[in-house]
Amino acid sequence: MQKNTLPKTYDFKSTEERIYAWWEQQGYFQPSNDPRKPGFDPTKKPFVISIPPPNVTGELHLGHALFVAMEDLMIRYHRMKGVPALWVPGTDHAGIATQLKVEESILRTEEVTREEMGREEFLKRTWAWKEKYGSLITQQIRRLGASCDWSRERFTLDEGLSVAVREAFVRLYEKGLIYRGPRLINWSPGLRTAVSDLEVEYSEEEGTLYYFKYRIKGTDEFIPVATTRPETILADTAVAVHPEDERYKQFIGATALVPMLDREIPVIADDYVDREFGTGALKITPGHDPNDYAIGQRHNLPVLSVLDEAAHINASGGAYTGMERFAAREKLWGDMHKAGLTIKTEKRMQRVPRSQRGGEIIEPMISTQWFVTIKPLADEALKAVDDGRVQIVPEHFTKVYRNWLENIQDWCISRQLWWGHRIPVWYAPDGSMFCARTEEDAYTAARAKLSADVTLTQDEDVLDTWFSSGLWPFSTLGWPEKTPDLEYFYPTAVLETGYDILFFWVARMIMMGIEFTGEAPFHTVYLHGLVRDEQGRKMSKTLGNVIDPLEVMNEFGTDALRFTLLVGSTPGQDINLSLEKVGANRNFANKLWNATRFVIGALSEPVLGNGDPSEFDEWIWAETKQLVSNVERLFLAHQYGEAGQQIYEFVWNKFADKYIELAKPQLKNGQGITKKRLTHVLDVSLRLLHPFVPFITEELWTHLKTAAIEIGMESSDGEWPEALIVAAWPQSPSFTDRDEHAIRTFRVFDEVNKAIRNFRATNAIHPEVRIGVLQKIDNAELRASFEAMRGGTITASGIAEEAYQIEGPDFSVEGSKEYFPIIINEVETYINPHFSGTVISLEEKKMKLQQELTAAQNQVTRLQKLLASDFSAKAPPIVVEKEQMRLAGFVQTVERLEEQIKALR
RNA sequence: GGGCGAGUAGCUCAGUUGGUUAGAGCGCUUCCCUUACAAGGAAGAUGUCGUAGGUUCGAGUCCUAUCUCGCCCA
Repeated sequence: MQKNTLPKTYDFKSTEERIYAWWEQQGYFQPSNDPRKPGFDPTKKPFVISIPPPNVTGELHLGHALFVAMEDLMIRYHRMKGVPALWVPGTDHAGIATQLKVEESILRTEEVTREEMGREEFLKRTWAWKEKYGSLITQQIRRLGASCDWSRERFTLDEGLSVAVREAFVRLYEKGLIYRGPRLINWSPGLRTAVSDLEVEYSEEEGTLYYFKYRIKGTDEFIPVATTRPETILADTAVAVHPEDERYKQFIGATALVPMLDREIPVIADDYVDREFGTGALKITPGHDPNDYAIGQRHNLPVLSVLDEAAHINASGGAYTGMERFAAREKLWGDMHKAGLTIKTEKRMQRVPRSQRGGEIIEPMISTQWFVTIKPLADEALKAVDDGRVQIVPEHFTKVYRNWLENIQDWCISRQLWWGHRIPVWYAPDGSMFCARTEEDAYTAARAKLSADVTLTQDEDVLDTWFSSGLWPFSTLGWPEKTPDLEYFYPTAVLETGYDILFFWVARMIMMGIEFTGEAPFHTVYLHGLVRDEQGRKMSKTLGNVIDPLEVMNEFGTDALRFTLLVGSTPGQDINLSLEKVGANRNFANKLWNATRFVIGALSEPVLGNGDPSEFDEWIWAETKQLVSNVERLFLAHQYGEAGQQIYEFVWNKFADKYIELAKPQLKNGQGITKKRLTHVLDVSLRLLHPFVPFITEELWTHLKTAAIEIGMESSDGEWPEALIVAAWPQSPSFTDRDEHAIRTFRVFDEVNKAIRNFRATNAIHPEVRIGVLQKIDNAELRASFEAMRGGTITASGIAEEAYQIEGPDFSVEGSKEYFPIIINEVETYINPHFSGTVISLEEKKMKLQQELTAAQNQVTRLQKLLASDFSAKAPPIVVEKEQMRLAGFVQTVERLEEQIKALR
């Protein structure tokens, strides 16, 4: 036997990089139908995904690994189906994150703050930083096998996308959907910028509830009030009580005195006040609390702000001016205590707003910011999902999406940062405002309106990073210009991302897509879950349970990681990742490797005769067909995990464990048909697996192709294209009666042999011992099948060839009493103790047979009862038929077992 | 307070138009380094599918209630 050329184990280290470079260099990542290339056909419908852009200075984590695996799977599947597939890659400038990194770096190395350095120089440094580290993440994404079209890579701050951002801003502004003004927003004192509602997380923490007295002017009386933030007392503009609260009713309309400041404020009535909470009376601070802000609006209360940008007490804070917020709290409370204004304090759980980045406590503050009037956009985005233009997978997230959009607040889009898209608005000295696409346009407008020598200054703020991300599906394709790419590839097909950014990003893309292009930016939103550790805990540096995908890939290979992330996970459900699982999938890769190694070995020998396909050849092909249709069905339903599981099960249990073993004796006779089946089934398996595990399948397929071509063997579909990545996806074939029959026959074969092996194992027969077997099969057709499967039975059950005998109804087993019988439906198998070397005692034999009889009888009873019930009348005929056949099988078993037991007497 | 998800083998999880004996990986027991693979093969044990009702010929799957855990929103 000529040895095959493959090494014994799959060495992914030497394979992955080489294959990736080859794919990319061959241009496979570019769409097969491309407006940039000759022969372009605009009528072919493409499949397009825009990558969720990772932070340009970020590093690869498992979240990236998951989305890359998912999206690459979808792209590769469509590419193999012959659909022009485009996956647009790119990165996001990540305003705060990047700016912070650079700030830290210059502070550490040069001991200068960004303010000392100045805006211009700082931005230069940030660009330099981006150039240095910006490609790291995309390199890491390449390692995952991502088949993105890198020739179309974009960055949110590049020139084209910046044009898009300004265009979007100006259009919204001109439509009256963008406004600027003082509003209560979430302020990050550490970063000194506004942050969006979504960037604030609320944590349950123990805090203190402070009870104190609000004196009523001109009396000795007071209203007791409780607060969690005493320092905001300085900005109170009212005390509110419930209109029907008997305790405080008489104070409504009176004047209260702000502690320590003696500022006069009204006592008002509002039924928002919860009489059960605290003292039942509420201090109202419209400048520092969203609920109070709303009450303030209702009652026309003045809005006082007592904190500055750093959350220090400002000039309105009397004696406390200049103090840091928490120091002021302590000092004020101390002073109030001395003044006899305090009542008590108590510990209490409360919701503390913390910055998603850094975790500092966020202050609601009044600040002049830019906002998008979101309602009209949100309404359109809701409609798009309601009427099915956009479908969310899994479906239940539709509710979450609705709920958020129905209760949406105007979006604060300005950030007091330097790294980002600067707001395209210029101010003249007289305060007039010019919103324009370029500075020149702004000047033109200003000169026309004011004077020729006007000097403009641009707004200092930049836009929220999500503003530019919201344009991503079309800005990356060239919008606002009507580029050929935009015309052909937009709208995109699927947006695949984690459910945690459904609001941040997905909803905003839909809103902006409809607003600016008139079309929803994609027809399907596929949401995946979060990757957690094996106990289901969120991965975090403090817990120390972070798994680095790069390390996993180094240890187990990219394919093992991808397969683990893709299989066994369900849409929208979190994934608990363990290294054991990755290891198991590495083993699968190795199984695939060795199965291929076997097939290639078989192909290296000369083909001796073709002949008809054996029962096993028929069976494996029937199974293959079934697998292909199942996978197709599951893919269409976005059940990628289940599809992967089925392929895994097929490859390992059916192809490798069963068919290959059965093919071995057939190959001894040089069966050409068996070689063909081995080749075709493996070919189909590799194609189906390719979107999951692209590297090993490409590598193996190339070897298979080479070996096959050498002996003139064609592929499963007659073609051996230049690479698996561009090979055709297996066609869903029709399933015939012959296939059905092959599968049924094999099931009997398998059960019989399993029972024989079970006998061997329970009787401790050494694997090398060949046993003697006699089979009596009354049914002529089945007997013929077993005759045909003779070689398989011998292999599967370890039978001595000369001691294997198949008989028909005329044969009497009377003389073979000492044999051990195994009854499976119509097949009676007798094991010859002389060959097995084991003699089973009569008693033992009786006991075992009796046990089996009881089990079979139970089944008969159960099925008879079932079939006698309404089941027969109401269940679909095919289901009833199945049960009837089962019953018939058990009846046969019972009859034969009874005969056996009788014969033993 | 509103909404969503989860609860299935010792552990981590699949199980999508309801089909009648519930699966996988890991772990466990016994045997085997058999000529593709010990990262392997063969055989095996393990489940009141959270609980209680209901619909149905039939429920892990649908409905109602309930418990526990998690997440999102206010």
